[in-house]
Amino acid sequence: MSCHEILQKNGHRLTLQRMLVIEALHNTERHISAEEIYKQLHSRHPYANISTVYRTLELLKKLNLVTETDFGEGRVRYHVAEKGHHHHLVCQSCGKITDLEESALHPLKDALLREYGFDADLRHLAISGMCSGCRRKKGNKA
Amino acid sequence: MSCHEILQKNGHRLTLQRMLVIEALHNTERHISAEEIYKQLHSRHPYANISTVYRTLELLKKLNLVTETDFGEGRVRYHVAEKGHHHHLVCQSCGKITDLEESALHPLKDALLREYGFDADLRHLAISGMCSGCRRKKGNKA
DNA sequence: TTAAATGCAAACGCTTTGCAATTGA
DNA sequence: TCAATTGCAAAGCGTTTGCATTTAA
Repeated sequence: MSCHEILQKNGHRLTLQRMLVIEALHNTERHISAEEIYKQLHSRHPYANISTVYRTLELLKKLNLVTETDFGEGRVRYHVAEKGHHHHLVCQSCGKITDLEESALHPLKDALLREYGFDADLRHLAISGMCSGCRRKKGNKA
Repeated sequence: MSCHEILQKNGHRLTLQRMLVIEALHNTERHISAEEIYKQLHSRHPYANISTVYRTLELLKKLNLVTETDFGEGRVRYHVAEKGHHHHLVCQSCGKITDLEESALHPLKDALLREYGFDADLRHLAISGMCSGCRRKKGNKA
């Protein structure tokens, strides 16, 4: 079921603005910020407003159509949920972001459930650290 | 070596404001926000300013004397680094925060280093999800 | 027809900054 | 003494909100 159908099924209107926000989210492989979505929206609909972007993202989150990830940039980034969950290794030294398949965190998720009864929501986690390249350069053996 | 000594060793001045910020950080077992530190500082030094708190925290971070954790509240919380690293399970349903000993994440840290050459900085990680109590209440079996 | 959604402008909350005055070493 | 530090006020930034207007259904 498409985002459009899900919106309508839940009694929400299919406006041009919403369709353009959804399109922007689908048109990128990266995680995209509200500002970036707004720029795309604005280029095709000059009167559109960034508050509409935020309101639409809020709605899409509530419908579990998008996920939010905080890469520690002081703003949050969005990603279409249906594209699957994955995680990110964010290098604090060079900024490089390495994708991490979801399964890499299964052992952790299982352990938290087993030992703490805690159902961890590990969609789109960002883990800080230092990538292999930077470690080599800095002679960091940690 | 105390925070005071480390500051001085690195050529920074030991002002009353800095000492009070450090004291506020040490006086709490919880993670404390800049605002909360400021309130304590202000009660003893009415002319103190919150920008001094932020500048001091910035400095203490740089010297690895405090760590920063984002609990997803729209602000960041601080903790004395020497008190050791631990992690947090944050329940999205009731807000309960369960501490998690550092060792629980060792297998993950090792796996990331082995498989990706990535040295993860897992000091004070906050993991979202649902606690055992809320899972029971909601009949969530996940 | 009408409740939902939008655009606009203003406010919000946390954080940062420029600058003159103060102060620790 | 004098560069480091502070207080103050203002701005910066991402995000949210109140309200009149517009619009999808």
